[in-house]
Amino acid sequence: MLDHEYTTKDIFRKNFFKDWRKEMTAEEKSKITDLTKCDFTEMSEYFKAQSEARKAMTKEDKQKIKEENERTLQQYGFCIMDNHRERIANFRIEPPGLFRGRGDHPKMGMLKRRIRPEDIIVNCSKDSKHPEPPPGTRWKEVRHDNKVTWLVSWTENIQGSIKYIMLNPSSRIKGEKDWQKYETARRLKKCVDHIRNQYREDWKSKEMRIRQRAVALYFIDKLALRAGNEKEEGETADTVGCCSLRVEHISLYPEKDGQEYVVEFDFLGKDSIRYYNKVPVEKRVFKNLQLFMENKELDDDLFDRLNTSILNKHLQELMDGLTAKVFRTYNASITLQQQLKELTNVEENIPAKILSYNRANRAVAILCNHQRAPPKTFEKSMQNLQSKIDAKRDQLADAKRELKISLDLAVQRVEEQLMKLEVQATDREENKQIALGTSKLNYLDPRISVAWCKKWGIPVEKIYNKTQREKFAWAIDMADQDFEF
DNA sequence: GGGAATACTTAGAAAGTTACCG
DNA sequence: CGGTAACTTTCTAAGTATTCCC
Repeated sequence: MLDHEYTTKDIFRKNFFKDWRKEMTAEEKSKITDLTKCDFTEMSEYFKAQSEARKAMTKEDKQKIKEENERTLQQYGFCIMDNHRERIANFRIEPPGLFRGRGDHPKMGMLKRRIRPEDIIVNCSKDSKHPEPPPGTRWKEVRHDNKVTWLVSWTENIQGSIKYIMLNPSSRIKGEKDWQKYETARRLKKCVDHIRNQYREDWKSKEMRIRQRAVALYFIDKLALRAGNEKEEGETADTVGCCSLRVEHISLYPEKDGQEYVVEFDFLGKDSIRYYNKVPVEKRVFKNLQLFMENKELDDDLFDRLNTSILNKHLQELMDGLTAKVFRTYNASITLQQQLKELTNVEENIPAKILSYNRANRAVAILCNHQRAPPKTFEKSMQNLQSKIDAKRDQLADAKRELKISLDLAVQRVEEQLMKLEVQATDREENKQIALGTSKLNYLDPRISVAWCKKWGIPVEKIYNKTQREKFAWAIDMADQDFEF
């Protein structure tokens, strides 16, 4: 990890050294007392050399390794569930290493210990054959619980939480659950107006807890914020969601940039991704927020009478199966559908339509705040693309000059190529810091995309790659071009 | 009602593979 | 055909939500 930024961080070094010392012999312990005096370059060089050697392998050797991997996959990567052979998602045990938390994680650098057969619980049906533990060892337990979906579990030593081996998204059990998730979101569509009216009423409630609940729900609905469970202090990075927002995370402006009642959000959410947004809100919301913030310190909870369990109990009463996260699914999917309707232009060719699709997808990613670090090579690759475009322009000009006699197919072809490149450039620029994958995989009802493809004669392969088609097989089967979310 | 345990979904980074261009 | 950029897969952390127990 020597080349990684992690190793420059104090907490990382401190945690690592502390755990390392626990593993040392008495002799080592007395000798190795200062991390700054430790030189790991020899080890580092060794691993770099290994990686170089791997790259330099002959085609044949690479092929052999590929075949070996395939055999491993066939042997360990599948199980039989309800008489179907299903792909397992993560069938390899997590190797030992140094814990890499996201953001300012207090435990980064701690030693993640090796998992042994004695740590492993196997879950399977009574009459089934399951993998035997390595010779001379035994599993912690073999149980037969058919109320859960996991095949294997163990307890991890950093947070003390349980890790699971489960099935691949292409499996029946995951697919059905996914479908169900979108059906719940579609039921929300039918009653969302009523729920919105309800929380608007509740902004006026005499009870503080109800006002807080109603304002929080408004944020979850309007801004697609996450619920915001409480977290144990000092165990994880300091991040928040809606219910766990603190006074320090918002600023109120009665007037800003020509707009009234502006709320400025600035906090770290899941994975320590920053959420920054300035939104005009309704006057009642604004006044309520002022009230919630009265006589509070910066690090006090904004919604001190509310948590996710109270909120979800309330939601459950409004609609069967309704929880805070359903709003994210609902708003993401409905946004995609609306955007596709708005942006798709009948006249345009397939690449242009796909650009429209990506833009609709992007609108959702922005709503859900799905960000990525700009690719390290972004500027350079943008420049390269630009020079390609310039070259193509020249080529087109030449072609037109030379062939002005007739409307030539060659000219048309070059024009198309140029247009394709320009579309590509726009798409890439707009996508610099936006991650589309998460919303595509987890928030957008795939039937919307499938219907859109069928309607405009666009091959589904242009939208979903092989893995995604496997995950969304149920939707590809199910949706016709008239599907409405 | 509250905290801990449990099971599941969602998330971005990194590694690995493929496609494309000169 | 080799280098690189784009795309895909893997990895596992970090959330949400429910259940269990007192």
